[in-house]
Amino acid sequence: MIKPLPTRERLIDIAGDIFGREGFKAATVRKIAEEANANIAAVNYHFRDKEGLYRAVLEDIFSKAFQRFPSVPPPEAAADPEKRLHFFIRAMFYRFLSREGWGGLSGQGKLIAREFLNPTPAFDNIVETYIRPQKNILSAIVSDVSGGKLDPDRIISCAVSIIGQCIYYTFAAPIIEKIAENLAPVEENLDFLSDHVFRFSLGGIQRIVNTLHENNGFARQEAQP
Amino acid sequence: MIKPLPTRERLIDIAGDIFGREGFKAATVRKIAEEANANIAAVNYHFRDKEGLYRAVLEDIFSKAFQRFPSVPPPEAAADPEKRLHFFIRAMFYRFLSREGWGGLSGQGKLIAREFLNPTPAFDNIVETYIRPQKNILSAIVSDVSGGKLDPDRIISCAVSIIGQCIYYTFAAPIIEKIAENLAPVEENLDFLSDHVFRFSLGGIQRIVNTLHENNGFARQEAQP
Amino acid sequence: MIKPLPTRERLIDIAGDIFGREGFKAATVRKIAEEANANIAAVNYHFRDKEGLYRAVLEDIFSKAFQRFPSVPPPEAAADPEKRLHFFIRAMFYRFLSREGWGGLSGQGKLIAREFLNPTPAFDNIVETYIRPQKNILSAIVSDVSGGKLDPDRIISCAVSIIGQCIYYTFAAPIIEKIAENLAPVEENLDFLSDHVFRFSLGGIQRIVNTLHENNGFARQEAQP
Amino acid sequence: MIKPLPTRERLIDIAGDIFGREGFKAATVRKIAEEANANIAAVNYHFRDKEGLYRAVLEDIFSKAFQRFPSVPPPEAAADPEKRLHFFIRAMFYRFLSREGWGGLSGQGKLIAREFLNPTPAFDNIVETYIRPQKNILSAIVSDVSGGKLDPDRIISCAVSIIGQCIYYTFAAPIIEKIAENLAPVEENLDFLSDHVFRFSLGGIQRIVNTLHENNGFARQEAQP
DNA sequence: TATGAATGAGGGTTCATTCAT
DNA sequence: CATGAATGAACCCTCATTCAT
Repeated sequence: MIKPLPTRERLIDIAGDIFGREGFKAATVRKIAEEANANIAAVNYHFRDKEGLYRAVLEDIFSKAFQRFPSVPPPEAAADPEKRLHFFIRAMFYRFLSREGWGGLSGQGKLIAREFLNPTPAFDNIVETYIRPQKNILSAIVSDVSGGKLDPDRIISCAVSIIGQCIYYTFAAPIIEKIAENLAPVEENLDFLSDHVFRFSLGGIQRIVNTLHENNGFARQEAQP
Repeated sequence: MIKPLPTRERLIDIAGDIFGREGFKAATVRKIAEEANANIAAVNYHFRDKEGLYRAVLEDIFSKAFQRFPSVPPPEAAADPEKRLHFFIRAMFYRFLSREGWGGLSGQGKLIAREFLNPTPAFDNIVETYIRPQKNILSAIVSDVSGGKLDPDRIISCAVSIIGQCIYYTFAAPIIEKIAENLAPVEENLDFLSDHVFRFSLGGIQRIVNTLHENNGFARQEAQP
Repeated sequence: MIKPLPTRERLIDIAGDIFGREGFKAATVRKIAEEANANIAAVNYHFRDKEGLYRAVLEDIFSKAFQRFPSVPPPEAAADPEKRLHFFIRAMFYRFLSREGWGGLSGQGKLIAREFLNPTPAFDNIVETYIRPQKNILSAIVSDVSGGKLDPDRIISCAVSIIGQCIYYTFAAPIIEKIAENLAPVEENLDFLSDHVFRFSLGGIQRIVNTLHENNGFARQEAQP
Repeated sequence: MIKPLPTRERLIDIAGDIFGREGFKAATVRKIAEEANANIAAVNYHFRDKEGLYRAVLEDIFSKAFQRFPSVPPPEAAADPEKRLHFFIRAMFYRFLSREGWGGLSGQGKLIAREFLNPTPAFDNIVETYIRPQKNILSAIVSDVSGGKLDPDRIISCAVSIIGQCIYYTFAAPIIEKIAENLAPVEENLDFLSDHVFRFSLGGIQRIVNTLHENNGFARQEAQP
């Protein structure tokens, strides 16, 4: 016999989904409480107010996601830079696009995308605790992959290019699936996608390394008035 | 003497900014009307309701953006595939990240990102009119750049990788700027960024071409429960 | 070739219908103007404001109704009291239930019923000009029919009983038709109805005359708590 | 010490009065809430929306009215048809014109009249539950009073004539009191009025019975163009 | 710990009306 | 005479929150 989750945790799970799908303002505590089979006042009781619930959701999402899908392989695994890059990318895909983490609910990934778009004060803490370390890990990987030939600015740019590809799938899945009709749904294709992004990014980094001496010799594109 | 914009157009400009920054639900017509120095009822008079205003904004943003920054160079310009790729990427950056289009307002780019995240019914029309043609243009460019060696699935994947990098800057600018402190603000760096994405993507495409024979020989990563 | 009615008159006709169907408050000048193919501002132009339009409608309805269906037969017709009663009753039915008066529109009758229910200030004038003379005419008829045996209170009571029957058909037609399914629609049955009310009322008056000596020997009915 | 009515019931009472006096559209929830010493949102909390409140009012009015003033005397009372008719008529008068039922409020009777004039969907249920049974009861009484000599059409017509007189007092009281100055106010005169209507109707029915052989030999009255 | 009643702020929308053209 | 743009008041309703139980 399965013991049902206590009210507090049911609220966090459901709220993560609804906040992600609809945004903080558009999501209503009434709907969250109803779908979680809880009383309306339960939100205020457990989390003080709507924002408190949101903060709890945010912390819960990141702690679970990084616990389940860490960014670096266990120490005994290979230290080969390219394999670390592949591992990192794959973890990004699974972290927010796999539904395993939240009992089949799928809004949580979108909630993260929303925070990138419009960071709330609650996100500051997340950035320092989770995001910045990620940047450092990925920067080190990129640096290693490039053979140490890239300056910090180029490293950051490459890192952003890599993360951009991953995140894009997370938050633009509805449009990607509409435009690229014959592509498999993003959620069912995580291995193929991470493999593609890995190769693409590897080529990208190497090209940046190989064209370091070229200047950005393009004139600024003018708008046609 | 400068003739002020009529109420209708002022509303569209301001609404594009506020809808973009705050989202459809969180944005209030009261605030939009106030900032546009218009009466609250003017929204309903000109656009029937809040949603009508939103639709008008969406159409306005895309028509202006693609008019000012087309995706293909004028016919007399070089047909060199790589130059066409560079032109395309640069247009993407300028389209939604440059503030020229909307009188210095900056929310419009975010509004597009929101539509990618949560397409509204009003976006269907935009997808068919503007987005899908873009996909076709970029697919042709990628195919040409690859020397015709890529199958449709790989072409799409590469196209998504390219667009993903561009869009990521559009919608994650706040976080990027917070994490990569010493990087110049995205909006003032469009030429450098488009040049970087161009080189990175060129390398990515070529790598995909060069590793076509390799299989995706990675086992699915398991979550650590 | 038929010349279309000028805007002012079209507004009056349409407004009479809509005011009658929906009530003064619920009726909107927008709808009235649209159905009359007139500009919204036309109401204010021709009638100063919504209330001015309403007053014009009220005056128009009564002047037309009593002009088309007077309450007394032409002088050369019989002066027989019973025939005058029958004539009076029939005129009441035709006045507001026949659609001839207003180009097929049917709301006007209801508008009168609304005024009985909730007289507006605009109705004061109508009462003095049209209603009170009716009361006097009917009182005289009832007095004659009774052979002069009734005191003023009884006369008034009988007059109210007669008018009540007629008006009831005017304002309760929807319910009557729903309850008495096999009765012909009120509007198509005016001759039968006026004949019935005539006979019924004649019997009523005579009964009142014949039981003048009886006192009202009924105890007040108590409510069961 | 008197315990005050709970919010929900206070709202129903006040709303019945205001809806009756002003009509559904013209009545505002603000005013209702204020007069009931309740918060505006209480209406939506208890009744979902304005229409829900209206439905509750309608149901409340009829259930109370018919509970307090049933249409048939208790079984032990006389089964004399004329007495049943008198009892029925008196109940009609007291039902909606006596202020006892609603704590001195007087709009409820008008609300019913409004429903006769313009039935709302909410009235369908009332018609079947309360009105139709009334018709059957009154039809049986009329049939008995006539000695079984009337066909269904005549019975219905007589029933409508009786009800018409009663309802007329309910909904036209303001005009009646203005025209018949020396008549006592309707609300203080219910016994006299019900006695009058009883006698008048008795005479009416008998006259209909006695003139069954006469045809409706009147030509349709023509309008004078 | 949990709940149903109640609340005040603020939301979008409708409306009659005005004014310049 | 007629019109389209614009306005401010008032409407119903939703919302997060509180409080007594």
